[in-house]
Amino acid sequence: MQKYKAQRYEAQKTESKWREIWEKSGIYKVKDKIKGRDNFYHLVMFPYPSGDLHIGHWYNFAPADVFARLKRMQGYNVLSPIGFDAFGLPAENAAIKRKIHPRVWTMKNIVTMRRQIKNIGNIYDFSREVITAEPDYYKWTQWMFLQMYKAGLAYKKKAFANWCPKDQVVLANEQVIDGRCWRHPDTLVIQKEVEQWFFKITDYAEELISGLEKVDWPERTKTMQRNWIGKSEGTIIQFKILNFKFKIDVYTTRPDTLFGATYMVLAPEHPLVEQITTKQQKDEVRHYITNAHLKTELERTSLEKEKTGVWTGAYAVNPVNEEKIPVWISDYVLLSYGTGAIMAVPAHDDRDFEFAKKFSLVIRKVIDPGRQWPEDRAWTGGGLLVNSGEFTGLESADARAKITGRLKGKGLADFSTQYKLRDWLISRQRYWGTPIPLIFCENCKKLAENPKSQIPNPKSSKGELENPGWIAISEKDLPVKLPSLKNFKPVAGGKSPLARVKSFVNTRCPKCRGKATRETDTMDTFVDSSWYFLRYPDPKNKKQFTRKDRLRAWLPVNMYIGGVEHAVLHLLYSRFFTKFLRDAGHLEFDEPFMALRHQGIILGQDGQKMSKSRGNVVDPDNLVRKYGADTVRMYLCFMTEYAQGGPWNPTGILGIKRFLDRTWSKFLNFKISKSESTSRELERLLHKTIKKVEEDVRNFRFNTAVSALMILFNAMEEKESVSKNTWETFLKILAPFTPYFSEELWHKIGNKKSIHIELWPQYDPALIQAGEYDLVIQINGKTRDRVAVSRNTQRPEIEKMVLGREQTKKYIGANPIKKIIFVEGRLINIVV
RNA sequence: GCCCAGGUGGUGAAAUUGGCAGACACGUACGGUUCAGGGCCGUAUGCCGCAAGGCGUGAGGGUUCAAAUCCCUCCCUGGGCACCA
Repeated sequence: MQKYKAQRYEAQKTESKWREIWEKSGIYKVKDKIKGRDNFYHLVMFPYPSGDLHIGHWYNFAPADVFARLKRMQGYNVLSPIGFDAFGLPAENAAIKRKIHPRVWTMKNIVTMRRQIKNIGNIYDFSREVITAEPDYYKWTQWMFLQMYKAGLAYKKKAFANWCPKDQVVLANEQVIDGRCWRHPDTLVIQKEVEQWFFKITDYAEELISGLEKVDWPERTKTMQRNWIGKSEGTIIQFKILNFKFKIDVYTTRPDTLFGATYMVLAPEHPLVEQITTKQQKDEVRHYITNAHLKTELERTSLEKEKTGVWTGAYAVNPVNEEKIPVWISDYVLLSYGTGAIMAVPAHDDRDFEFAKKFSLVIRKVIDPGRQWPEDRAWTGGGLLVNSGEFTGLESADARAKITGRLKGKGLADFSTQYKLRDWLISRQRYWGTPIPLIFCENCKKLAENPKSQIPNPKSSKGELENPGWIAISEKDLPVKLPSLKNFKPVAGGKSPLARVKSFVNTRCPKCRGKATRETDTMDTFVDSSWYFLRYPDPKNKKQFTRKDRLRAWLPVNMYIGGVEHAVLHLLYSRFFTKFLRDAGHLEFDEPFMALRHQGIILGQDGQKMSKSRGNVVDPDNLVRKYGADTVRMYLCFMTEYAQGGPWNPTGILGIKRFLDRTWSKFLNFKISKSESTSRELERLLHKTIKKVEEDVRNFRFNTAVSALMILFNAMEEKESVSKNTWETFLKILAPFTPYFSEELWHKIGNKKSIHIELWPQYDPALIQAGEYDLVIQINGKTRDRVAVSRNTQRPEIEKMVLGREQTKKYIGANPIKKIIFVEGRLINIVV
């Protein structure tokens, strides 16, 4: 090997120099259209401005930028924007704790994080930055709300919320610690009904499932979304209630087990519970319901899973055999799913079985699994029907259709599709969020509810009055600005801090000019982030959320990259928004993100999730100061497979630092060979590496791409001299990983323009194919030898040559050859 | 409990998807250096064995000429969901 003087690359100086030059020259400014280039919208999930950038942000942003840069070099016009998801609870908490205004706290954090993000050296076009907490932005969030409202997709209803009885305020899940209020550890949190705004995402349940077919997303993410939406096909069956005129509907996916229904269970909140409960059972039932509401969701689940319930005293009649069965209530039945009532078949459902055993209810087998099954467990699979009257002997699947069909004929049942998905609760009783642009007018409500009224009021599809008394604020009066406040504590009675603002609460009705109040709730921050990707193409537009031609130029997003923790909520809400906006005529596509990739989660060195309270947060600034951004970027690519993540392991970073130092030293001491030809063997490796890096980055295999670059450099280092052309190609394929370093060497070798406007080098497939390969020789599947073989040697020739080899003969010995397996380009296996 | 990932050297990890297990790095050892060093360069490095050789991808079994990869049973780790009829 050629010896040369080792020299250290000085990252700090180089990086700040190029940062400045790039910013001045605006090489990362994106035009909406460039002739001869296709647009590519590359998006990373925008961060919440929590204070400092941590290593997890870097892990998201840096390898994603390698992908974006490679696309750019391949001739695409790449839009890679960044912004801040700036509303949310932590700002309010910080405000209360440190007495800074949430806006001041948030904007301070944004300034810090923007500077840190710039250090990474990504191709972000900062001129397109969006901040969801700015009136310029939330004006359009409010506009979106109004579109939903006008389309009948926003409505108000009561919903249970965590409630601190001491402060009389609604609590977020994270403010409930072990079932107690975070500020009053002696106070148990209860569930209380509060008026809330909802979006009817359930209207789109079916399309949210079918649309998944169209997108290139990880299969596990699609599965999670499907499970979340939870479509199931079953039957709704009516059960008569003894001594009452009405019937109660139950939903079941197993009508084939109807003969085994030995009791019925209602959710404690079921509206008919009150009516059917007998006098003797009244106290017990009331007690049970009160208790259920004292428990938070957390408590209910953290307690042991023993079933609880009480009998209402009433009986229902099984429509298929007129059998009288008792009606119970229990919190294992949920009001929000199906009909809020079930027929219980203890022999063939695990939960019903447990419940029946505890309360000594009848367990009757009606399905024969056709194999041995322990007595102490429910058989939940299919089989042949037994004890089922005329249906006995049928196969489960067949019986489902036949039993439903029979009851349907009598008007007692019907097929039904149900979803687990619930409507999206979007109102928050909080200050730091987008105000909901509505006014409530008591006078207009009375008019709307008066049947003689002349004013036509919107009705829902079920014929109910829609949001009577709620008036949408005119679009030209948007934004409804978030007033400045000093006190951010929620107002007792469950109201948002905005209820303290006089001008907000005392206003005029735009319709009747009478006294009215503004809605004081703000929106869930998931609303802000459900459409932000539509704003980047035209972030300063004052007339529209984005111009149509810019939407056409960029959307839908070609590649979306972010954490798997958003696999359901954010990604589902964004898809819902997109579909809604398409139906409202504002968009021409129906899926927002055509491709999606997740980065893994970087854990602390202790293997735990990074958090300030654990004290295991890795600060990237220290690393950047020590090694430079390029080293950190490349190390994050190299450390592990991108989607995998894992504990932070800093030990390997030296390997990357050495790689860059060695490249630097070799370069400064290099000889450019006069003749343009590098050795053929190096030339081949170079082309192989171009191909490998290209493919690996496309598949988000950044770690093996880096390794390929190292292998190439190790080979270059062996040479006395390397041609200028080879050096330049090497720098180009290195450039997406180490933008500063590559730029510096690119200029040192004599180029005047930036390496980052260069095109990706083309590899020569013929060159890669050519030459020899190592043929593996196996005897009985064990590798015994290998030999270099030319690519175009045919099988008979190879067999003859292999069998003639001493090494082969030795292992075969006197045994007769049974079989020879030959895999072209790979191995030969001789079976004896 | 259910669902989804995953388990490979001292460490992070590779393995063209059934075809050379451990690429590329880190660490370690020894040697070199125009050597303060946690610098740089070289050699070695899965385990057992002086060697020939044997054994090795969480454990056990199976399919195959050939298994980290496919199938069955079990164990462990991480993530998600919380009784969805």
